Amino acid sequence: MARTQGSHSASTGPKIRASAQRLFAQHGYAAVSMRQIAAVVGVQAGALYNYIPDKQALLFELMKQHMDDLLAARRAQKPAQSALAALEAFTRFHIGFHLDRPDAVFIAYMELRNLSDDNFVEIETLRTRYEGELTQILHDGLAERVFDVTDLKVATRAIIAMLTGVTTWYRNSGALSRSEVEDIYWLMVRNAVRLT
Amino acid sequence: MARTQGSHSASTGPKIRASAQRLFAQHGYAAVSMRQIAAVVGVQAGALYNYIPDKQALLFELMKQHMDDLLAARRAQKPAQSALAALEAFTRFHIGFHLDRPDAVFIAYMELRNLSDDNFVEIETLRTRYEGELTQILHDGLAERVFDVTDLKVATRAIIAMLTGVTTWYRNSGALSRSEVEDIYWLMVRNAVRLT
DNA sequence: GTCTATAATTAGATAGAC
DNA sequence: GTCTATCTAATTATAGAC
Repeated sequence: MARTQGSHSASTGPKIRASAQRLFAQHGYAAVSMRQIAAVVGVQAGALYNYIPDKQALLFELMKQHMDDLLAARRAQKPAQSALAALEAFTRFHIGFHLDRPDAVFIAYMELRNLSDDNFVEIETLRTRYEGELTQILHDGLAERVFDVTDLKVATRAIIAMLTGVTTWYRNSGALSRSEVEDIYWLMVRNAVRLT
Repeated sequence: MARTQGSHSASTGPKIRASAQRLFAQHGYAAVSMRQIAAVVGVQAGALYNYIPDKQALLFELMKQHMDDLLAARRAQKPAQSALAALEAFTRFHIGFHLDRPDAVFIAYMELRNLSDDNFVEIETLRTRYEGELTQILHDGLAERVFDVTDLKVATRAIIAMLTGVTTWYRNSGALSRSEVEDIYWLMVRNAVRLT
């Protein structure tokens, strides 16, 4: 089972993505060099190009994977029995998923402008699809006459912005547990849209 | 009133800040070069250094000015007669102020990590001071028994994230007028925190 | 105050040895 | 698959002429 000296192909690929994700989130895509990534991985810069065609593809791959994970995790949830239950499930899911992946979330929101045109369209399509999940819930709640929402799209964006904002301040080491945070946000979301 | 050839000192300084603000918002601080800024201003790159010591100072100046403007505009508002009225005034003020300055807002939220440590502390202090304005309103509303808020700080951040999110999608050319947008957000904010 | 020219460094990406 | 070496281009910032 001798291994070629300096060859670590099984681990290098994932390491590149993990290191790039960390560095992009910390310093920003444009501010991170291929040499920096290589240094964290533990290889020379040239070796990166055995795994990725260029820097742009690396960014796209990270964002694509994140959006695919998000949509897959959302689909894995069991259907709710009412619009109110669905909204609660969505709220708790969104907070939990995003708090689990602070780096990926940061990149997904901050580096959209650094995607090539084609890549941007693809990511934006996935993002819109995810937004649609919440819009559908609000739509159902209107039909059930349990929600009071002036504009479905605006409400969707307002709620998602509010929930995603949790990633900018929440720390696991802080005073609040995750479920406490979920409870607080859920109360606000519920009241924000519920028919009174 | 002869003017030195190639000298435009009265206009170059403001032009540099305006051009940098536009470019930083579009492409990101790290992705924009001094030559790009100079090209938009209409001078050579070296001329920029008559006005700013370095690129970092340019970013800081833009963010500092934005935060100073924000706090000054907020202070210029007349006091409200109740916590509910104060919350409505804050909501409409925040939306209007941010929609007026999409580039400055984008930079203020996206480029925090590109500030030097000292500069970051200074901007963060101003941001926290602004947040405190909303926290105070929520605090007063609790005392008046018109608000129901589990955690003042979390509610503050949730509301600000929701409101600031308007800048990511609102366009003047869109279907909704500004006051319609303000109305929609105000309804959601009010319901989110009001005692029921 | 702006220009041209340049110093010093760094960038993304590739070629070829092993 | 990784390394060393390198190409080409771009970067921030400065020096000195005008």
